[in-house]
Amino acid sequence: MSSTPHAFSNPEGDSSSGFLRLKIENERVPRTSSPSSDQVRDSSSSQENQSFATGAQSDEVKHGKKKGEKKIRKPRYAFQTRSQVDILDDGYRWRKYGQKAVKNNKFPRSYYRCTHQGCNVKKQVQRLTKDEGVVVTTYEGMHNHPIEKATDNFENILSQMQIYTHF
DNA sequence: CGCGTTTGACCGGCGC
DNA sequence: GCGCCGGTCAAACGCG
Repeated sequence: MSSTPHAFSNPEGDSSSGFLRLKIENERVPRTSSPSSDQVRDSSSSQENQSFATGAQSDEVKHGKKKGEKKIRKPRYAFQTRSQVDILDDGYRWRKYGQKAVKNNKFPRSYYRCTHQGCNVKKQVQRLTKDEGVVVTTYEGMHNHPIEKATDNFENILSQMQIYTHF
């Protein structure tokens, strides 16, 4: 990769004025947390557990559906961040298109999609049951357009981190 | 008014 | 063949 696949940053090098800074806007308020049997194993847990997982998962996506296609794999980036809000503003505009409960998790998973035309980037946000402070954001696909927000986006950070999926 | 969120229904696949 | 499951769509609503 390296030629075109710019995961999050623009090779154009236009937006390079942002630094570390997650935008914490409004608090999303607790959802209906009904105390049920939610005991996950969740071993890592905790606090400084800030890690990112780069998985070039396949895309065959779902279980082997495509016939001729075999090289198109959809890059998937998972980020685990400690945040009090689910909404991490990365500079793009997202439209929520669904919300589903996750097994073994008290909190639902939110599905977002980039509102750009031609930009089919999807995003998933999930919060851990035990540690509500941990939010897992999964990005799928790449943007074909510049970031709307010229402010800080942690995408720059991401680019700095060299989060490239090694297929 | 435009647009993003919300929520239930629907869908394709897999497992049993 | 049916049920479960994760994911997506779509109509309605609310908000700016």
